[in-house]
Amino acid sequence: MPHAFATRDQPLHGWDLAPSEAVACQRRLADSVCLKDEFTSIQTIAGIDAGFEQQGEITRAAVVLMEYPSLRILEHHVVRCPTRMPYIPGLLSFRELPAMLEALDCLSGRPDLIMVDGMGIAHPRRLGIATHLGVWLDWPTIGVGKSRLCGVHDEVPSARGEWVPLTHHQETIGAVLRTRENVKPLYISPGHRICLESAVEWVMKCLTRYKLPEPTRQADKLASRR
DNA sequence: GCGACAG
DNA sequence: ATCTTGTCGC
Repeated sequence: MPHAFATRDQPLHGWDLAPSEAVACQRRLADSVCLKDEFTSIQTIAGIDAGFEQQGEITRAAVVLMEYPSLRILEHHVVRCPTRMPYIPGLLSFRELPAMLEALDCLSGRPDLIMVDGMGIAHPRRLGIATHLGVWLDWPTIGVGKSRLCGVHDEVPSARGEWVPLTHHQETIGAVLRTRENVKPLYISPGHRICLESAVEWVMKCLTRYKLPEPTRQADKLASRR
């Protein structure tokens, strides 16, 4: 059976970890993050997001595969899995990635780039959900967050496309990007195998008339539909 | 000690 | 994330 990604199995890279173990896992994985562009031509981009059912008992993950630059939807999949962990700020990936990986395995082709709902390196230990996914698959990812987890930033100019750096411990960890006028900005950060400037550039390239770039907007729509 | 805290 | 309707503004 053709899976877009091979599943990996490495020590201390599991999912069912106690909070302190998960934190240790993040510190360890953060060393292998690549913040340089490591991809060639982008012809397909995937958007991925998660939602919940039955008072949180079930995690629903949705993935949308889009053709670039047409932004036409080529495929979309939704999977449901038992929720294995509560939401703990800083440990989101351990709650949502297992279901997202199953959704990604439904894809017949491998996307050239993946946009994830949430943070990339804009995380206390530089391992937000987009980065965790990127390192796990060793594939280019971008974090597209709707609110701030950590870091500080100045006010963002109101024109579409303007952005200011998001910094944490004197380090630039992301961009606060105005994707629509008069609308709350997005928190963009590199996930893996991409630099900040390119991450912002690709988000801008996937923008139409909405606040969210199409890949995550479509995935959002599928993951939170009732 | 107190507050903040992706989805 | 989820519980939830209408309503103000571009």
